[in-house]
Amino acid sequence: MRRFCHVPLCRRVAAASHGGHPHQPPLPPPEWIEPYTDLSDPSPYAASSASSSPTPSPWLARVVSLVLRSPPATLAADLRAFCATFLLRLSPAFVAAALRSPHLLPNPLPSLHFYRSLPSAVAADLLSHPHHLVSCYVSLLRSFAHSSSSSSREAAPDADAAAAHARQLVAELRAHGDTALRHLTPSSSASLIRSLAALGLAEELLWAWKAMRLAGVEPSRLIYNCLLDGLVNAGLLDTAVNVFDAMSTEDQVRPDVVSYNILIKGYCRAGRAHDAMARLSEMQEQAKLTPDKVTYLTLMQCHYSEGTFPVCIGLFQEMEERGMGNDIPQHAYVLVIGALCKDGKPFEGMAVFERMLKRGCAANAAIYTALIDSMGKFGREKEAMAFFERMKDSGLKLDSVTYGVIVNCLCRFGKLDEAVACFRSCQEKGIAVNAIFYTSLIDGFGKAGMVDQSKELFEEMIAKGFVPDSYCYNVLIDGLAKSGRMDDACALYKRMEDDGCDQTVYTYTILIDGLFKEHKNEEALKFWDAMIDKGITPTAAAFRTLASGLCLSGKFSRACRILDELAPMGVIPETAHEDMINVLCKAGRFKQACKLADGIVQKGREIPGRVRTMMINALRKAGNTDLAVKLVHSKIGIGYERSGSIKRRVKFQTLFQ
DNA sequence: TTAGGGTTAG
Repeated sequence: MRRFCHVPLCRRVAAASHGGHPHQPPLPPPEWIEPYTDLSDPSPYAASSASSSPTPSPWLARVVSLVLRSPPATLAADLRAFCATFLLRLSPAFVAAALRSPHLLPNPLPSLHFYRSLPSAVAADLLSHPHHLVSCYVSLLRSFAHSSSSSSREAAPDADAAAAHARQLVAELRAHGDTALRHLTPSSSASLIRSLAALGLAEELLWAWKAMRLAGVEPSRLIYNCLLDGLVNAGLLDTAVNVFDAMSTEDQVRPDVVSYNILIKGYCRAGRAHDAMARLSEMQEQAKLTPDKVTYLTLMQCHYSEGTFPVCIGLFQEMEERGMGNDIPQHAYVLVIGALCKDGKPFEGMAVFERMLKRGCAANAAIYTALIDSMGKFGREKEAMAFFERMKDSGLKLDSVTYGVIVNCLCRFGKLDEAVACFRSCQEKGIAVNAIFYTSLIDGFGKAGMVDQSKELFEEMIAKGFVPDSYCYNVLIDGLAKSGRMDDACALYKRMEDDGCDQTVYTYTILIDGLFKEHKNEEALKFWDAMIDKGITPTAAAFRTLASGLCLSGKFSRACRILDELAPMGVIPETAHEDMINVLCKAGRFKQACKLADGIVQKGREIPGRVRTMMINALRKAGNTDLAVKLVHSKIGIGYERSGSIKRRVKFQTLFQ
């Protein structure tokens, strides 16, 4: 028969302090200690309600504190000594309760050491009490999951180490077999699945799901959602969709807003923004659920990262229209203002900013920085600097990103002395400058034609240990090219290669532009070919540069040939045809532009109506209103003429007849 | 239980 330890803590502590006395009578055998004081507490003043949680034994706190205090190397010995001193034996329920304690939860490694350091007798007792054994493992896994999800603590293992420990624990738990796992309860299965989901252990997660079903636990919607989240976080989107579909067939666990939010997150992470948006409609129209701030924030973040700013902005407007105004999280403002700024609408961004303040939501450095940057790009020097002053007044901390934007703005406004002064003062103030600061300055001096200063800054940057990236090389190459120093520019192109920095479509565009301006057409074409050979996809701007250079030097058909070569490679810059027509019109070569337009239509590369609109716009842009008007009032491009019995489309070249 | 910043080039 087990004997439980009911001796009050104070008396046992007093007894222990006299241990070792030569005349002390022989000690009684150790007594089991249980985690909670007996329900038949003799004190009439103890919490009496049957539903209240049991009073923890004072030993619980002492053991937990010992676990947290002892170094791993001595924990086993310290535990033995502790039990010997107080004549205690830890019961399986006690061990399980200690591991469940809120003090051990944030400390997975001490918890694990505790479990590993249990005296062999205690470990053996646990084996014969599978309910407590399972509870120990569930608590340990919860602790590792907690440490990997909460912000990094010094004592906590990193995410990989936590996952490795967790994998080992699951392996041990599995080794105990199905008999032990039958003791999984609804709450312990929920905890297990949540932990494994948070740790991103997909295989273990699916095993736990099966173990739970084996134990006869009916999954709740919460458990389903945890499983969904774990699958999505592990990148198993297809499996998650299957689970989601399975939920949809059961009334009890029909997907709720959280289920939809998790699935939407999955699509967003897989780069399937379109499917994510389809689920947004589905949840409203079929499931009759109302999207919440998490739904909107997930989708806004997705579209912001993908650069589909108008959709991001539209989602925000939907939030406002739904009257969620007072519950819009700050991060939604960061995203919508950022999107408006990047979409070239800084003043609309400003309006949202004021609305945000009115609603009582505070601004942060990201919002100010995005607005300042956008005002600068829009050439609104006064507004940008006034907003910077406002940011300073707001008391927000100015960090290197904000200063990076300020230096960039000053460079853009041609205030190079002020830009350098700001940059140097950052260095003095201990604000970490980086390659971006240098890139802005190099660009600023290059654009001002002071390319020697650019080169000096470039060398200073390297001397300070910053590695120039392609952005940085490109602005310097651009500066050199704009100053007509093509030899230096080409030398830097070589240096990029030697330094292991990849040339980009920008690098080639800058060089091609510079070489055409120097009338070195063949060299420019060589760079174009080198770019194609490297597998770099030309952008619309790159092709425009090439076409412009060729057309202006009278090599109109060469440009057309290159455009035709791009087609079989599957690369046709979207606006290539438009760009070519524009370039030719701008150069006054309207007849050639019309010939090209006919060729494009004949080859079925464009819709005739669209080409016609392009021509009209290009003529207007080039200042040739007469021809534009003539084209508007003609059937050219879209109409047909009879030539005998055959109907023929009216050609663009008839404009000149 | 679900979401979470801003800066550099033709």
